[in-house]
Amino acid sequence: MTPVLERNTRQRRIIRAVFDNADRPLSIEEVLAAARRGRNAVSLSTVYRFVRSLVDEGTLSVFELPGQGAFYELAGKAHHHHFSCIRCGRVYELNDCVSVDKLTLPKGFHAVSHDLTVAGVCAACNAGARGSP
Amino acid sequence: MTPVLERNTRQRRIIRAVFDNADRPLSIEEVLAAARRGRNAVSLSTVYRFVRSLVDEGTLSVFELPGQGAFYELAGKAHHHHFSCIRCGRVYELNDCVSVDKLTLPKGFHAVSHDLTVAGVCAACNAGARGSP
DNA sequence: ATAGGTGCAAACAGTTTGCATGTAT
DNA sequence: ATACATGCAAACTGTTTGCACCTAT
Repeated sequence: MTPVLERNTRQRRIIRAVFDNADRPLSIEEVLAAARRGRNAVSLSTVYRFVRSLVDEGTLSVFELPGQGAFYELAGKAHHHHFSCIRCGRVYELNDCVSVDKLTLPKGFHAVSHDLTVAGVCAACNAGARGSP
Repeated sequence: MTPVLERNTRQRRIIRAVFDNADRPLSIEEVLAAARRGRNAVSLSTVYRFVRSLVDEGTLSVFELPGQGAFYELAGKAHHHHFSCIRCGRVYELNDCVSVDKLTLPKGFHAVSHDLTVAGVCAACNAGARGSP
């Protein structure tokens, strides 16, 4: 059941802040890790639960990357796609939406949406020799 | 360890036949279901194991669809993308590869590969009123 | 005071693995 | 005869859920 009144708890403040400060989509583990930095952290189930409710209320949007699970970002942005760094695992937004519309589907098929993910090496990994996130 | 000599068992014949007769990529569950039709079926772990070894030896290729897990198809085809039917859940190949190359990446980013999935309603579902696979 | 939220541990689904048994060679 | 494959059940991973306790309102 959706609560009548939402509460502003320490954990929720932390999680909201994580997304407000993020410049890229985050996985649950990344949210958890970012939250942990503030000491007196947040439990894994709370992250799952609150992130899900933010998605349900429309504050966040989710997408899944092939083999990498779900990522979350602030909702309301224009249609865009994602870049996944094969070196550090971070995911970034691409503001360019290639017009995939010209794609020809077999007869009788009707497209509703499309998802594009580009994989490669991100700027940070290309520059520094630093390997992990 | 990779065996010195591979054996031609009943189960392996069945699983190979499933892929030879398939006209679209299959999930593990679909392979299992197709194999079951032949009575005296194949166990789930055998499907996982043998499919994996077919991938390792290069006979099959795998890809993962966002939120739908892994799909397997005969390897060696030209670069292509996939269509996922939101009604029946079946996945199809698209032979058309949109030139995504023109996509502009942020400075310092380097693309290695891209994945495109189109979701929509397939011909079978558009035609008949039949709902499931 | 009380509805709502949190944390833990148990439950789950999907996938992998160890081991005793079965079988193609 | 023996190495290899199978099936089952147990282990694992990622995610969800039930419940007793805690806390913002």
